[in-house]
Formats: sequence, structure tokens, C-alpha cells
Amino acid sequence: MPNALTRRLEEYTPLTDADRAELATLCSQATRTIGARVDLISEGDAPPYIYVILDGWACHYRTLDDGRRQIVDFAIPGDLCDLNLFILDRMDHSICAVTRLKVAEVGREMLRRVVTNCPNITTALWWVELVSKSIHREWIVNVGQRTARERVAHLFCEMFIRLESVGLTVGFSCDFPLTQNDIADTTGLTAVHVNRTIQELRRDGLIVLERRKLTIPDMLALQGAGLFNPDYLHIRRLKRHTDIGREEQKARRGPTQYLSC
Amino acid sequence: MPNALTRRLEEYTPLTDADRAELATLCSQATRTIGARVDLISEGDAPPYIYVILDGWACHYRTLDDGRRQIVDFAIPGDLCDLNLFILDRMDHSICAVTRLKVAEVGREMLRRVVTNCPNITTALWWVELVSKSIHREWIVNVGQRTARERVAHLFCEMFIRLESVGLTVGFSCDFPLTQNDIADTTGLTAVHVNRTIQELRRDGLIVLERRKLTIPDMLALQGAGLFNPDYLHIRRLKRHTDIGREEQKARRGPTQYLSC
DNA sequence: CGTTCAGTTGACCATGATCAAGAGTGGTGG
DNA sequence: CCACCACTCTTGATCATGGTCAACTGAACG
Repeated sequence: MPNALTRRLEEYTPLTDADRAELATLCSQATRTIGARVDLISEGDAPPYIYVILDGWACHYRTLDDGRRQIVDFAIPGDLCDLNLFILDRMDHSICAVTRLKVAEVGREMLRRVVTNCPNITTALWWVELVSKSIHREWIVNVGQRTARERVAHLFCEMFIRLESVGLTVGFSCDFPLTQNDIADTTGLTAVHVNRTIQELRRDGLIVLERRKLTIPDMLALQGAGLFNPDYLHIRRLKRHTDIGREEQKARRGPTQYLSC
Repeated sequence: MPNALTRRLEEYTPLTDADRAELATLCSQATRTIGARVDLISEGDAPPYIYVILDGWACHYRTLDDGRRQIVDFAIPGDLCDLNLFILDRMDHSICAVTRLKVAEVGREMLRRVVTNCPNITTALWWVELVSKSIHREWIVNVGQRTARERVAHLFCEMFIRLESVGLTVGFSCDFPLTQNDIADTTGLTAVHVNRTIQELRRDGLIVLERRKLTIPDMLALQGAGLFNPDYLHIRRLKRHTDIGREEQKARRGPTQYLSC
């Protein structure tokens, strides 16, 4: 079974055996374990390594001076944080372990070697970077336009599909280690309101969430509730339920209407 | 006087005369003019070119099926939209001219030539890409955590400083072509509320905004009102007022406090 | 077992949304 | 050059989504 990074990159480009070997070394060279709720990198630090998430969840966040915290992305196995290494001087945000975390540390030289020798991998890294930017855009839409119910439903959809794309779901279920407080800081809501929203989604049979385990009995219905369209994730081979989902979704509510700007 | 792209990239890396010449060709090869409020590229299109903004403002936006629109970034002279060209198959958002727009179209081959021949430029392009991602993160914070007043003040700060960094400000003033509707779609507020918020900022002497012209009499005060910290823009040589601004700002409110996560 | 943290519930409140109508302003064509 | 039309801005009245505050429950872990 390939590691998560390989799996992730192959989502985009076919890799050669040499590429796969390179990635395997990359991920096994210098691994490290970080305790839950510990910062991996803090805002203002000079980024020392690129971290590849091997196991567990991390979150990227920024805080305002008065303590308000906004989570701006999650990193799950196969994700990188961050390619800033070569370019930007200081981290403009922090990265924190959500769960106990296993990461591979990739240094400057090693990354440079890969970039020089493996064009497939380089392209795939670009792809990961652009997809993560697209996810940022979607999150702006999420907090800017969607209602509380839509935001929370959307988050569940996104994380489920991202986990699925690296093989971390079982049927309709996956691990979901976020507290309601985390979800609040992600969606720009308060924990109290997140609690009420989740109960509503539960009541409507859209999700089952207990003991950090998420089950989505009807993916299509949840996508509808979250106005979720997986296109922005740029995943090549979407699993059946999501593909069919889009078509049915459109059929259900008639032709898509877009503003002409 | 150098074109905006050169000016922008030199913000990050020193360029050679050869680099500058290359950029000059790049921007003069195939230019095009687009009318105000016309889409440059629409969601779902295969990106045909990279556009370099030479004059005017554009906006990146996504719409929900029910018509809600969220602007996710602005592009001003010197900005690129988008490096997706080589990597992603389809546009996941649209780009629309805010004003009458002058752009340079850069095709696949030409970009490839530059990337192969001019390492300085390539690095600078990476930098632009990562900065724009950092701006996305800040926008998530903006709509997720800030109040209406803070959001609007923050937007004015950001755009002013971005314009300043490409030489498009005169003293404390700059062009500001956004309608209150645009600002609403940017900040996740309604146009009515944006109107009231702007009036409040005007009353407090923080901005002068009339006939699409913005003046910021006291940058420091406006930054305070928007909880604005320019670090995320990764601009090397910030103008005096903002540099001093940060120090004074900290002095004014005591030592910065960050959550430990 | 006790302590801590996540989740839950209720009462009340406020920021910002909605709806509606009117005043400027600018662009276009006759 | 003027008249009209469309769009942007403005204002007022009312409403609702989601925030705040506070107290309590339950599970996990040492």
C-alpha cells in the first residue's frame, strides 16, 4: 500500500516506479511525531522544513491580536505545508496539530533534488499548490455567502471527499477529529451555534457524528444542504456517489443559473 | 518608466536587464482591451492564456447557483491571472473586468520560454503565486472574524498598499473603482450595510471616498480600525507610513497577544 | 474519583439583512 | 444639447440569523 503522498500525487499525474521510490525515501528520511494541539510552525517563524503529513490532521490558522482565531485550511495525510520554504521569508500563519501527528520533514536540499530530477513530481506539486489555493477561494465563499447550516454541511462534504481521495474513508464513514470549537473557528461561527447547527443536521438525517467519527448516510442530500460542488477540488476520479450526485442535483433543481457579472 | 509587472516582480527579486527586456516583450506582444464589467474568463472554461493586467482592475469571483456572488480577489496592474494554465484543466472561478481593462495575453509557449531562460523571473512568479495565496488566507480571516467596519477598513488598507507597491498612488490617494455593491460581494455584507459602514468611516475621518477616488488621511488610524497588519502581503520595502505605523500601533495597544492554539 | 474539556441547553441580545422608496449621477441617443 | 434611463448611493423601518452569557451534563483520563 502506497503512502498518502504518493496516493495524492497520483490522483493527478501517473508516476514512474522511480518517482514512487523517490517519494518513499522522501517520506521516510526524517519523520517526526507531534502531540495533539501543539504548534508545528508559528506565525513569524522562518519555515525550516516542508512538512508532509503522514498521519493525523493539522490546521493552518491565523489569530487576531484580540484572540479571535480563524482556521484557514486543514492538512490531512498526503498534504504538504508549505511550499513557502524557498520563497517567502517568514510564515504568515501558524500550523497546529489537531490530532497526534506523524510528519516527514523535507529539507531544502532534498526538495531541490526532487524538483531537479523528477519532472512528474514537480508538476504534481504545482498541482497540489494550485488546488490548495482553489480550496482557499471556496472557503472565502463559504464564510462570505453561506448560512450557518450550509457552511457546516459544506465542511463535512469537503473533508469527507478529501479523505476519500487519499483512501481514508470506509464506506460512508471517516474519522473526524475536529471539536465543535474547531468547526466554529473554521466557519466563522460560535461554538454554541455550531452545536445547534450540527444537531439540526443530525435531526434531518444528513450526518451521524459521534466519538470523532463521521458518517454520511446520503451524500447527495448533504451536498444539497451545503451547496457543495466538488469541482473546485480538481479531483480526477471522483467516487461514484459524488459524480452521480452532481447530475441528480442539477436535475432536481433545474438548469444552473449564473449571473452574467 | 517600467511596466507594472516588472515593477511588481522587482519588489521581490533584483532583475537583470535581460530579464527586464524579456518582461517588456511579454507585456507588449499581444495586448487586448476589455470593456468594464465584461468577463475575461468564465468558470468552466479551459484557461487559454495567462493574462497580465497592464491597466485597470479585475476581480476573481465565484457564484452560487442561486445567484449569490463572492469576490475572492482583485487583480490590479502587475498582477497575473492565473498560473493555472499549465496545471488545472478548467477554471474553477471567473474573472471579470471592474474597469475598462488593458491586459497582455501570454500563451503557453511564451511562458515556457521565460520559465526556462529566466530563473529570476520564475522565482518571482512563484513569489507572486504564494503571496496571492496568502492574500486568500487573509480574506478568509476577514469575512470569518472581522466586524463590518473592520472588514471594510481592511479592504481599503489592503488595496491602497497593493496599489502603492506598483506605484499607483499619489500621496494618500488612489483610484478606487469599486461600487458599494462590489465591496458588499467582497466582504460578505449587503450593499446597504456597506453604505452605512462607509458613512461611519467617513464621519470618523478615516477615509475620503468620492467619485471613485480614495484618500486616506491617517493610514495608521485606518489600519487600527481594520486590524490591518501588512505582513501577509510580503512586501519588501513598505512605505514609511506603514512601517512606522506598525510600531506605533503596537505601542498604542501594548504588547501583542497570541493564543497558544 | 476528581478534574478538565467537549458538548448541550436556555434566555436574551445585537449585528447586519431585508424591504422599500427616493435622490444623485452618468451615459446615450434623439 | 437635452432628456431619459439605468445604475449607484442613501435613508428609514422592521426583521432574523447568529452571538453572548451562564449553567449544567457527560465522557475521558490521570
